[in-house]
Amino acid sequence: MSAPSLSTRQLTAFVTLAQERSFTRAAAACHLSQPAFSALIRSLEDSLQARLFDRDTRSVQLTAEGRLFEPSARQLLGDFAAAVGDLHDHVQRRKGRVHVAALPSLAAGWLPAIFREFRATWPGIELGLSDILSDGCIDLVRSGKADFALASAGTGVAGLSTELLCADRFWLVCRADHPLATAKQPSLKALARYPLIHLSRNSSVRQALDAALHPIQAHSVLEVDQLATVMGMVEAGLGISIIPALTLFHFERDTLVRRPLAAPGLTRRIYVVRRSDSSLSVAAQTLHDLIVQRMTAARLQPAAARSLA
Amino acid sequence: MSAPSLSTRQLTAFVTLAQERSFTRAAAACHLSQPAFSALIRSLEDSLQARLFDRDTRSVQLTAEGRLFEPSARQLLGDFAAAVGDLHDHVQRRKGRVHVAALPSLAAGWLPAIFREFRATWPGIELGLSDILSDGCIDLVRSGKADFALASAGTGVAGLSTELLCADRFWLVCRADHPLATAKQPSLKALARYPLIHLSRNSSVRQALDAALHPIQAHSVLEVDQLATVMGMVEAGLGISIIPALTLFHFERDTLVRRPLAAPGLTRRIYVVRRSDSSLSVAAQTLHDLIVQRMTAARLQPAAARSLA
DNA sequence: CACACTTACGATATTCGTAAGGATT
DNA sequence: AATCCTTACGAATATCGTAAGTGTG
Repeated sequence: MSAPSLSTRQLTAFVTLAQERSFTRAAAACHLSQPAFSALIRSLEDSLQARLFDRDTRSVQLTAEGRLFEPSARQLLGDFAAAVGDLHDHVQRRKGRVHVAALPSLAAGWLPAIFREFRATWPGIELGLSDILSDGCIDLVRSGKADFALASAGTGVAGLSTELLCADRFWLVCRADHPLATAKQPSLKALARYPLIHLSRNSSVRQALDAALHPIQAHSVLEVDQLATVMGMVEAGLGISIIPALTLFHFERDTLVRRPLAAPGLTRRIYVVRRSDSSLSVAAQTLHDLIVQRMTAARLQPAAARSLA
Repeated sequence: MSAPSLSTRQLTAFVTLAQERSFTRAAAACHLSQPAFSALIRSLEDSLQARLFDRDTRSVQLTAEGRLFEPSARQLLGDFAAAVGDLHDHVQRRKGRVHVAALPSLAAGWLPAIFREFRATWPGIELGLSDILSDGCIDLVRSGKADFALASAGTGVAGLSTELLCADRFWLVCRADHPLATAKQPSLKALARYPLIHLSRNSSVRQALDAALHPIQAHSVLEVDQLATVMGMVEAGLGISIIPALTLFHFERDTLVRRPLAAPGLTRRIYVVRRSDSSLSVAAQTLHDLIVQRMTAARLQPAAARSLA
């Protein structure tokens, strides 16, 4: 009743012998001595409890049972090769799928170049990106829909592990004709006097900013949801804004200036968040490593240089 | 590129571990010590060149690659079991098909009881019977459409082997009111004076009879194709006939008498004919053996007793 | 007697189970 | 400390290749 132990070697030997109709030739084709090959066929027949070949000294022929089994054996070997081949394709990153969840501020400005590079290197890997707020990112990772997330929160959630990706410094953005435009590194105190355009409170950028500014009372004039809107408002002269370096690309216009703030602790921390109970797939690990590597490389250069590149 | 050697033991170990998520429990389920089981999983991972499990001391989880491979592994094991099970069904005669070619004179009278017995013992085996003349029987065997034949010819045909099944003695049949009806064992000479109903010359019965009678010139009155017609003609009083013992059932009527001929060499020989290059399937061999066995048993009794049974 | 498969046999590899090791809770 | 997987290692098993055996045309 219990399934006998069979190996692909036995099946390969079987179909080779069925095709060659000669132990000597089939043994050579399998890189075995003829007696060893003979024993291999015998072991298969013993396992199956069925005589598969009529071997006369003069001819080797499949028995009726052997003829019955041959198509199955070929099919099984083919399925085997397909399954193993598919696995190899994934391990060698010719196939696969990676889904990343990332804050919108990262998804628009910083990730595209990474994705382009990844896609050029591994064209067979499908990419997915959920550009949503931090809580949504965490949920996607926890539920397994995303391989990992680039988000601000995530520390202390059971089953997830976090790794600091970068501390994203805050920058001032204002109109080129604004009084602050002349300061190379404006101080926080200097900013406090001017109307500030905020992102809404459920944004991770805003949360990080509030936490960083904490003792200081900002002069808030407007809250919006999208960084692109912040840019429009600033350009229209409604106020200034404070935004992380990685979102500066929204503000790269001649009418605006961007200045790193003098307070070095004024950062939002971005983490790589992933499930702690399961390793990343080969493809996901590759993308993860690329993200970390490119981020590390970027930090070695002045942030301004990158944002203006 | 070359396919790695995998065994069903490895696949079974894999799916067991994937299900149990514990080396200790999975090893027990596979009747192996835990270290041996661990080595088995390792050997599979080495063969596939892919890590299939994340094993922490506290938890065992499939990797992304393992999750990819699991359905394939289950499918492969299922296909394996199905193929082996099907083979076993055939070897153990729960499934199969046997096709016999047999002379019409055997197919109608002697074979039905054999087939009934075979079918009662092996209800899963499909039976096929071609009740045709000897040449057609030989062709079916040579082409592989029939497993073996019960026929008169077949000796000396390349690629076929023949085995004598029986020497079928010729009997006289005549009306009960015929002069010959009183003789217990009429001689050939006595018969020669009466009109004889013949089968047509392409019948093996006729050929055997002609060969056996050779020096004697029979007094032929009529040739027909079917033994049933011979019976009708004899019963109608057109003549007598000489037919093999195994066809006597056609003539079992009160109006007729049947007498064994005094010439013991007057027989038609019936052979089992089969391909010499290939053994019989298990099912065909079983039917073959049954046929030989029942024929041998029948020969130990008086032929008359059988024909009248 | 030549050819092809099987058997015999010593050598090498693999696989096993027991026991010790290491890491985590 | 307890649990679970891995490593270590000697023993049992399996498999290999060479060489001799066997049977058939």
